[in-house]
Amino acid sequence: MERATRYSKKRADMLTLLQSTDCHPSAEWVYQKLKPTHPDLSLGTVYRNLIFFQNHGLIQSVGVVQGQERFDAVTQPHSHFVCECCGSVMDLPKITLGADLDQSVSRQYGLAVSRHELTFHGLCPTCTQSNQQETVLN
Amino acid sequence: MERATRYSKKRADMLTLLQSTDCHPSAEWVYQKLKPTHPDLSLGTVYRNLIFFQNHGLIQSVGVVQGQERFDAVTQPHSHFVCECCGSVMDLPKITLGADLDQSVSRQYGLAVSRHELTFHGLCPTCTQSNQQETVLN
DNA sequence: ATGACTGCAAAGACTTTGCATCTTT
DNA sequence: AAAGATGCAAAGTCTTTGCAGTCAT
Repeated sequence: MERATRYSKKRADMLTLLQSTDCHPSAEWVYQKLKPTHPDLSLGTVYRNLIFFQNHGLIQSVGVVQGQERFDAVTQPHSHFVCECCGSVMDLPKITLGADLDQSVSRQYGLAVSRHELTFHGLCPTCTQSNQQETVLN
Repeated sequence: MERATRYSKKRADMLTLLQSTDCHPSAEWVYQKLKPTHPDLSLGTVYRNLIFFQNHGLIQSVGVVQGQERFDAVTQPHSHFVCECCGSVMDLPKITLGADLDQSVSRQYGLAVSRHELTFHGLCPTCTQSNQQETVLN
C-alpha cells in the first residue's frame, strides 16, 4: 500500500528552489530562502519534505558537511568538491566514473551496489586566497 | 608556537585500537571497546582524541553514516562501501583512482585539491539476504 | 469527510566545551 | 611547578517527532 500524496504549495516551491540552485543546500538554507514568501514555514516541514523528496528520488544527499546534511537535485552522475574551510560544495560535471564501475565492484566484492560518490576535498579559490593573506600577515 | 603533547595511556590504547580494526569506528564504538580496560574513560576524551589524531594525520574521517562520524586509520588510498541498511563500512582496497586525479581536478577547475574519496553505497551481503527473506514472508 | 500536510514545541541524538582535578615532564 | 590530559556534566547543534489544527481531494 502506498501513501497517497497531495499537492502543497510549500512543497512545490521547495522543490523548485532545490532544482534551481547548484549550491547543494542544507535544510537551514532552504528554510531561510523560503521564509520571505512563506512566513509561516516551519523547519520541521523542510526536514519532512527533504525526506519525502529523497524517498521519491527527486534529490539525493551529498553527505554531511560541517555538521549539516547537504542535498543535490541533479540526478546526472557527477562528482563534487567540498571546501574544507568554508564548507561550500561545487559540482564537477566533467569528472565521471561510469556506472559500470558499480557493477564491477558488485562482482568483485559480492555487494549490491546502487550508486557511488566521488568527492574531492581541499580549498576553494576564495579560501586559498584568504589563507595566503593570513600567512603574509603573520 | 606548537602545543606540546604528553604521553597518555588512554590515548595510546585508543590509537592502537583504531589501528587494529577495519570496521571504521565511531566515537561510541571506541568508547565501548575501551570501557572494560579503562572504566573511568569519558566520552569527551574519546572525541578530543579523535580530533587530536585527525590533526596529527593519524586517522581520517570517512564521513557521517547514519548520524555518526566514522574514522579510518588506514592512510593508503582505497575506496569504501557503505551499507545503507545496517551502516557497516568496508574497505575496497582493489578500487583506487590514483593521486594524479587530484591534480587533474586542480588544473581543470582551479582548486587546491588535497584528497578525494570514492564511496559506494548499497546493501551488504547480510542485509541483502534479510531483505529477500522479508520479501518472501510478506 | 478523509487523510495528507503543516506549525509548534518538545524530545532525541551526537558532539563540543568549561572547569576542577589528575598526570606527565 | 607548569602545562597537557581527563572526568563530569552542562550546553550546543542539527534533526526527528507527537499532536492538534489546516488544507487538498
